[in-house]
Amino acid sequence: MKYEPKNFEKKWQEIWEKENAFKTDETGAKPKCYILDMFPYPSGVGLHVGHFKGYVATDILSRLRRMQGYNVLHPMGWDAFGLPAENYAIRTGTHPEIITKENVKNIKRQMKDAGLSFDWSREIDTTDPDYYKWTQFIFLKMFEKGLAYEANMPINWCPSCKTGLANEEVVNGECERCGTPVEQRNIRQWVLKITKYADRLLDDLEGLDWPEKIKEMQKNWIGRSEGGEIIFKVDGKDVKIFTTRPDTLFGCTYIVLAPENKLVLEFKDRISNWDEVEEYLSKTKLKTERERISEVKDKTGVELLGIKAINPINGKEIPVFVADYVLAHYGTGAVMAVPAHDERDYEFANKFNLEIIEVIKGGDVSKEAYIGEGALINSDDFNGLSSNVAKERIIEFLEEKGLAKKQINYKLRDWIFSRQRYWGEPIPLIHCPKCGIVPVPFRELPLILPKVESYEPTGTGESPLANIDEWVNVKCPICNEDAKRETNTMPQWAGSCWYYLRFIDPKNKKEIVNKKDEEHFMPVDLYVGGAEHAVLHLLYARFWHKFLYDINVVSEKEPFKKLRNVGLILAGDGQKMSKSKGNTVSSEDVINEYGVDALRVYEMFMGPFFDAIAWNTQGLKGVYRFLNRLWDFCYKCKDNNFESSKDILREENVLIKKVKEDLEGMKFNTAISAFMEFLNFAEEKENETSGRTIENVLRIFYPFAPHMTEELWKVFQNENYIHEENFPNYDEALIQKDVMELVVQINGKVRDKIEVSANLSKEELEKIALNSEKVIKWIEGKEIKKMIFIPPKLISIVI
RNA sequence: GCCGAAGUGGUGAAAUUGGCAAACACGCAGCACUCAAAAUGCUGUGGGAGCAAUCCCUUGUGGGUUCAAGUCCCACCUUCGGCACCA
Repeated sequence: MKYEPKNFEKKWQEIWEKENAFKTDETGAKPKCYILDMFPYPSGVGLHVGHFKGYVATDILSRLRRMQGYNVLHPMGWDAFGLPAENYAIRTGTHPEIITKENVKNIKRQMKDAGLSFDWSREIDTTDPDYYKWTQFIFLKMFEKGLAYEANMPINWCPSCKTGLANEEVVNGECERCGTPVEQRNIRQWVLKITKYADRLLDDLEGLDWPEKIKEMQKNWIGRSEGGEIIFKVDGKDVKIFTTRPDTLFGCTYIVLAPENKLVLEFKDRISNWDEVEEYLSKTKLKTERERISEVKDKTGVELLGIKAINPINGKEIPVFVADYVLAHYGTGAVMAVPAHDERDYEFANKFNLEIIEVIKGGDVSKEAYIGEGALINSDDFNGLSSNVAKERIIEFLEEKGLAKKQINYKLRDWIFSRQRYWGEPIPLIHCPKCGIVPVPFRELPLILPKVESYEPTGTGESPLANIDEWVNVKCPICNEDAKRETNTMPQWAGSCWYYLRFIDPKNKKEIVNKKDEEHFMPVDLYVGGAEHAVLHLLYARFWHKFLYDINVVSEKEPFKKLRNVGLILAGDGQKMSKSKGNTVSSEDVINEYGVDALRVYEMFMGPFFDAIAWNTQGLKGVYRFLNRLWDFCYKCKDNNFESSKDILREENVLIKKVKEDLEGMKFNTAISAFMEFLNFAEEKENETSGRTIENVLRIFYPFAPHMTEELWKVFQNENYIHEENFPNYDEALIQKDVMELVVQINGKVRDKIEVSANLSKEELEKIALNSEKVIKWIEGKEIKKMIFIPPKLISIVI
């Protein structure tokens, strides 16, 4: 029989489905294993070969764990709210729900064609009212606990998407989705207090088995800095500043307020050059985030003439500036400037001819700012102290006078949570003129997203929902007077913040997730997806999870115990695969020509799982050749009704060990090369290879190539299915060789390799080494200084 | 600028964590099969010297530690990711 994957791959997919082969047990007798993929947005263009890499990896591990006796939870669903479907709706007038349903159907078929072993009975869709009922529920719980608040503040606004954005969605001053430069706008927003969780989000990273890179990115994003808040008196008013370097306070020669800082207006009457100041303020207002970033090197600002600040440490009068290099949204929106020890202040001071006082020894402040730490100088009583000590002492000293306190600041800002768009979860709140903001009662959830005439964003700060009078106008649930619904919707990220919980108990009508099952299945044992969500989804989901922990819905502090990032499959030209570039490789084409198993094995063999590697059809053909050879070899040996030779038995056990270990480390590429090595070795020993050896090889190859191995298993006339088999164990004793190669090095260079029996003692081996002709040639007439024996098989001679 | 990861054949890469560098595969060359091609199989394939056995060189660059370095240490170069006026 020839290897013809077309003849049986579909068949096996149908059998698995019929047999419910991958259904997760409801009972908890077996140990659990939760293996999760980041669920996709059901895009209209479907999946290409690149999308499968992560899914194949988790599929392999899920199949492995099932063989190892685990109750595996391996589900799939759809993160289906989002802009593409909405933009399509705007263009065509088709409701996003319709196009989303079609896309889901298509991608689900593609996944099934790829033989992925999901438990489809747990499929979820974030746009399903039965699902988003609970997204709304969690939001209301947050509202109840004061974690969701309404704010009128300047936020990032995308003029093209016509919606506000979260900080995390702005990349280099541009909208993450469409690349349009982001503007600042004052818009009424719903905001989630993620900052309240900053410390826990930071501290709990410690115990996670995640890529260091991702943890580092989250740490940087949260950006905790410890320092102090110090009060400068200005014209009788307190100006608070935040600094991480209180030790440099004696070097502070001016202070700077951010243009947006409200204090500037409070000083208006005392400022003699108000016209100039006002002009500067309006100029900065017009600048985009982008322009401000690009002007980093050229500092601008205006002194507020007529007022002075008092440096609290020495009572000195110093000038006050307003300058846009100080950010309104970080700290207090005001800084103390120490030009001698801060690059930005140094630059600014030079431009405006301000005093530079060195207070930390260690650099040459006539040339550049010295930002390192060191001993204090020019600092009165604090002279000679080290920065570290002085930081504490100076704050303590001022604290007694009520002029300072210790303070911790974060770069992380609260999460702008409302979107002025249509295709998202409606925020279940009601604005009542009498009662204020009133939550929609829980029993009325889900608050269904109504049909609209036009999906076009309004640009007014309200979503298209605002145009539906009969939906917007409601009675207040408390006083029953006329009230209006909140018309903003939730952002794309809302549904994915807790979906991993719903897979555990997807049909529960009464609660988010059944507590007992949650305790059984959580946390996620392995979470696989792209690195692009490092600070978006992964930070948001951790935040929600911690909240759910606080309200006793979940029992673990962290949702994802182990995270691994799948490396991209690039197009043959080394570029990212994308429909618009026309360089995608269709999985359908590959499956038609070479079969699913070849696609799976090739994607795992390409290179390290975590690396980005370019697609190469020749490589795929190589894998296909290998599958053919393995297939033929299995046929040849299947009826060999004898014990395998010692050599074969050894290689068989070496293979089992290697594959098991490599799978644990997700080193799929070397696991597959081990199969190839085994076949290269065994092919010549066809009549030494027993049918029993072949069965074991099939068992361990099953997770990689499930269709082919199921088929061969049946050919062997086994009564059961291979997916019901156990993963075989190896016997360490059988791995030992009785002959081995002794390597002899002289002065670090390999000079001879000698076949020796494996059970010789150190002394015997040394004797053999010294008697070797080649070795004698090198050591003749030389003095042997040292002989080092490295078990089991290396001797190093120093002459 | 700061943080992080990485530099190994023509290509994707491997190397039990300090112990035979280049496993496995792709590609290429030669041969076999074929009228021919494809497919398949066999042989060879880091560089240099030699008929040969054999020897020398080689993991971005330069230095160091060690009997032994792709792996550890120091300096530098390059590439890719992330952050970026965060006080």
